[in-house]
Amino acid sequence: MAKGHVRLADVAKAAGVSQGTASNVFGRPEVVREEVRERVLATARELGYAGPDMKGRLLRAGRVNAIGVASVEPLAYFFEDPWARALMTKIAAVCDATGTGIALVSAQNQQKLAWNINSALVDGFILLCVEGGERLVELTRRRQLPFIALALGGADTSIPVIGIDNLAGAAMAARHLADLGHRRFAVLAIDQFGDPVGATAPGQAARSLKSTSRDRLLGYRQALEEFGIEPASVPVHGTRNDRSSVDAALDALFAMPAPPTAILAMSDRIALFAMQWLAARGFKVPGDVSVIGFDDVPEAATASPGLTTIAQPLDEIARRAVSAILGGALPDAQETLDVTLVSRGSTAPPRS
Amino acid sequence: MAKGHVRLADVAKAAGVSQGTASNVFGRPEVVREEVRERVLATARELGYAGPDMKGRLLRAGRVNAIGVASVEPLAYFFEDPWARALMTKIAAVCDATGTGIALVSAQNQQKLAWNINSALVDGFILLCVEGGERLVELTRRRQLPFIALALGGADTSIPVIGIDNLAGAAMAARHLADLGHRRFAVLAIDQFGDPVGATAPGQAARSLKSTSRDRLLGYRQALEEFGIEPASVPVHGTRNDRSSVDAALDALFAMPAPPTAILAMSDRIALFAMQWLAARGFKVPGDVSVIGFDDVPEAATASPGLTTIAQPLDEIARRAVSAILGGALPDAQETLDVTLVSRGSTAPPRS
DNA sequence: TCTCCATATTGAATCGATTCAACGATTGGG
DNA sequence: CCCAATCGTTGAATCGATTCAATATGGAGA
Repeated sequence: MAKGHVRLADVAKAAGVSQGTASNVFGRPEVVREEVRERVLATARELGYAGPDMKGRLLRAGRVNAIGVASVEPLAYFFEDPWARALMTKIAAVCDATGTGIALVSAQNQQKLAWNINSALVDGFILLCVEGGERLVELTRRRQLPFIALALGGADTSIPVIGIDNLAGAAMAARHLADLGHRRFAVLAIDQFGDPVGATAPGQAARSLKSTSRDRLLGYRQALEEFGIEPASVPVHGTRNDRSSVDAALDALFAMPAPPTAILAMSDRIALFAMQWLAARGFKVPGDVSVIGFDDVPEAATASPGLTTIAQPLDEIARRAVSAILGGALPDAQETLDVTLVSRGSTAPPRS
Repeated sequence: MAKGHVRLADVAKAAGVSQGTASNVFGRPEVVREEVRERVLATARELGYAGPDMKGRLLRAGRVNAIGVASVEPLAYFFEDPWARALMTKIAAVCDATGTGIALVSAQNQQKLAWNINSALVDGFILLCVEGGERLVELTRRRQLPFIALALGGADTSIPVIGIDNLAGAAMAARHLADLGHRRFAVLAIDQFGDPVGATAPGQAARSLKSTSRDRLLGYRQALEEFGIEPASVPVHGTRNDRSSVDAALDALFAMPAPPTAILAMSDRIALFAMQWLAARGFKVPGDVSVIGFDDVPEAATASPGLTTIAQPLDEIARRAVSAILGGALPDAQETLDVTLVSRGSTAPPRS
């Protein structure tokens, strides 16, 4: 007690019972006689015992009851990026329901990342935005805890992944617009990892580092070809998923002689920036230009007009990811979930 | 090793060194001879040892290197509410810099809350939105870890709190509008905890449960009185900080014979909803109606027009809160930080 | 050759709890 | 009145690492 810190053993001794009994008083009250229980609790209160310390308990139990969500982006990413937020909201809901804690893991530099991954007190990891983050996967694997990657499209099939069918989703988006009658398209791509921002040569884009981007682009092209539209005739502009690069892309696009009537954006974030750019320039959406996004983040529904987009089954993704970690039942291979088209106000037939 | 789990002790035995040395190989490599170090590392690799397990390490070390952020709201709150997000972003940045982890703590019901608070593996807690959450404070205090409450205005001075000067901030907001020439005001209040939503009698509002709301209201009134405006003449509408209740309040306000020319919103969220309502009804902001918010969330800057608001020093709040927990140097009493007026496009002199 | 010192390694204690086989006390039945 | 079953309690082992006083080793200086 001189330690300033009261341990279970102190309480046990003071109450004149064994440590085992004291432990039972807190962990399995029903097994100890009421009289003794009362006495121990009274002693505990008297001594100012704060209850069993998790550090000891967990060492014994082996499980922490928390999952780590890791990303190569800075920690703030979890609270700023719409997709990450939407996903975290769902994950949070699942965790809430199962009484599981969430620990956020990230780092500014590679060295700290390693340390943070290794020192996180969790039962497993969910990895976000893992493209180009081979190192994150590698570090996590070394930790030898269950983990599952989200939105990874890498070739390494030894990594458990829950992904979505980017190709089919993108095709769905393009087909939707082509069905409406559009023939002049432009693609606003996501390219975060060093690919040149700006107009991209057809061949180059297909070699994009990020398989998410690549698949979506392939999907767009595949669907457009069904309508006889040459891939080479569809300009693809890389963006950094931020306002300035989207603005730059649109500046270039609408300086062309025959600007597009339909914009295929690889993320809702890009699509929303694009809609703002268009509104500021006096273009009507969907009257002059139709815009379709990807992800279906909450903002897509509240924007005006509402953004037509491809919805990811975030609920399902979150549920599967969390239960995979908690249940230890990692999917054998890569799981791919289906996406759906959500039609809102941002798409319509082109001005005839 | 039959356990399927390799421990440090196993590695030590296999490498033919003492456990102490093996521990040093990982924790303080410089202290062990290179030759031995190599051998131990090789053995570790061979056995598939994943590195020192945090559970053991932390038991010994006593500190977890993570802080818990707790709230009575559901977990999703951290990712949805603009103020919470803005704050979390700052906290995340501070934690990033110091290599500290973040654990989110919340719960659907009181019972789970207790369990989650008690079982969170953290060195201390930051409590969010603690008004009305006496139970959260009580639970946290029982845990006997350092904690600090944010945005609490309760009377209990034994609770360490970092707060802001709501009264001065509100006064600043009202004075700003009055200086511009406005004389017809309305207040959109935050009242989440059971206070009647809708028009509020003057006396009743002052008795609001939430001291944040109360102080802001007091501040508004105090400043307006300096300009000879009767508190009783300023309608106060409670809202639930969501769109529908804000819409309802505005419906009522603008059905009055002489609607306000200036709106004092107790949060940016409310203010932004109000601006959307006004835009939808054809009112020009700031031409017809001026709007001022409170908090200065990121959205305030990107809205159009930009929202004039009272900025909380979130950086400072986050920095102090985190270092208070980590350094164990809790402020003696309640700390109150100053706020500043950020003038953007949503306020202007009234139409003459 | 012997002493002294610096450096590397060992072994045991420790952190704070849980668990479980074994033991002691009651109670009911025969 | 004895035996068995029941229930509560004990004591020691365990979880996986870190730490530190004590010891072993090797080299330099006298």
